[in-house]
Amino acid sequence: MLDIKFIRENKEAVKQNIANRQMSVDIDKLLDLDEQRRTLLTQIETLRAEQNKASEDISKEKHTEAKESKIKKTKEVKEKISSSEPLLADIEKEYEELLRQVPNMLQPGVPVGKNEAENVVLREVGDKLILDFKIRDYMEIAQIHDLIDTERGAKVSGSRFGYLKGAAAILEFSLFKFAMDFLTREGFVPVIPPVMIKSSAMAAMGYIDTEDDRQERYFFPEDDLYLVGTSEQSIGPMHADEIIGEKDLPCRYVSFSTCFRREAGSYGKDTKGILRTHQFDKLEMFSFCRPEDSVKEHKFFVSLEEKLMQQLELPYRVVQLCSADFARPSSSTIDIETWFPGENKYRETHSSSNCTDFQARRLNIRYKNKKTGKLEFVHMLNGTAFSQRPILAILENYQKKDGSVEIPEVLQKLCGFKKISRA
RNA sequence: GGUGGGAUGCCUGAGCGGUUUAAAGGGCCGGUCUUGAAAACCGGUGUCCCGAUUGAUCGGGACCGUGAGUUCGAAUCUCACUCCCACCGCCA
Repeated sequence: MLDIKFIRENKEAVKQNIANRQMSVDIDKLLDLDEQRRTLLTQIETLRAEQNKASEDISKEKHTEAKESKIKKTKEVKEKISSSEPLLADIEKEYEELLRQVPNMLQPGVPVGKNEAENVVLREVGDKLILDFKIRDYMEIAQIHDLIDTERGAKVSGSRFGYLKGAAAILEFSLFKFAMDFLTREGFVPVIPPVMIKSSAMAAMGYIDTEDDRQERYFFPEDDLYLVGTSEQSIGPMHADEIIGEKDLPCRYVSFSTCFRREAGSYGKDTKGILRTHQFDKLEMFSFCRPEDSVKEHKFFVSLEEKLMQQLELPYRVVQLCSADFARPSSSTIDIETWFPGENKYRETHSSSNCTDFQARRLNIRYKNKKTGKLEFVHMLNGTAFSQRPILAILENYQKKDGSVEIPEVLQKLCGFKKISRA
């Protein structure tokens, strides 16, 4: 959520920002509602001041008759207040609904574009394998070693579910353990969070503000609980309504969770395999930091992601997403796409966003600025350490002519084997 | 799931219709004293919203778990909900 004062003072910039993000929110209407709201609020508060004074006066009045007449008069003021209140409530409801839909301001330097085709590749790192045999995709390799079972996944749970088995299951634990250790050394606090969160928490994180948002989430109405799409949604609200000490910033977490997504808008996309499923595991980095540090922190996150990728020796490229291609809470998002030789394509495996104070404002997470002595909202960032997708990338990039798969060196010890080959 | 108790400021804790601008103690910050520290003493100690001057200011409103209600007036009374604690039941 943006600060309404900011919107009032930067009307044109906010409008341009919405246009750049290929969204539509009626800012003129929002400001009109804001105006109405403030006028009415002032009226009601003036009446309430009058009422408070009158009540005090009544408490001092000794004569019964005089008291009665004063009470009668005060009743009239009360009526006036209670007739205006529902109107204010209506205006506020509409106002808030609209305000919530305004996306975060873009960070300077974010390329303006109409769709993902206008994303900007910042750099490519690592050598793509040159293989002298017919390259298999990860599903073909999985079939050889019985690593992924989507047929039974469909039987038990429906489409876009799968079983990760055997060496692939071991590989997942090893991958996460490897990244967890690496990030713990960097000062991240390891967390295993709840994967079900209250609707208030989900709303504050900015992921159910529009109908499209809500369609993407799994929701249990009887319990008023949402399944998280990423543990970011569970870690952010952890410090809601708290004041974090400036000395404790940046406050960094590395969090493991299963993620649940309905994939509502992706019918027909990646239907084969488990690149896009309703349920997957992910290790996520999260940071609460001082506003002046968030740009630096964002770069730090990307640098950590790259270090992890380089240790796995997977070829990848770093992509700065253009204005139209990332979520409302983010001010800038940088993805890492890993090379999948079986598809002859880069595929998104990591995503890192600087959400500035957009989520902190609604979650009410602040810190005391020593210099100004004032309470200010923290900035919040999230980024992928690893998800399950890199496992698939390992299968494709480390495949051998005979169909076996070498294990990246850094994972060999953790896995307990160096190669996946036919038993 | 059942029964009982509870939720008040940074913390402990009093208040159970109008001298509450929320007692008292502790903590914290500032000051006096001191070579320095401690002790003692004095003063201060929230957040959010609206408006005016827009400087560190002033006026008004809201906030005692959350939401409704009763009343001229609610921390205080009524109802619902949430959470916490204890015991019982069940359980990885």
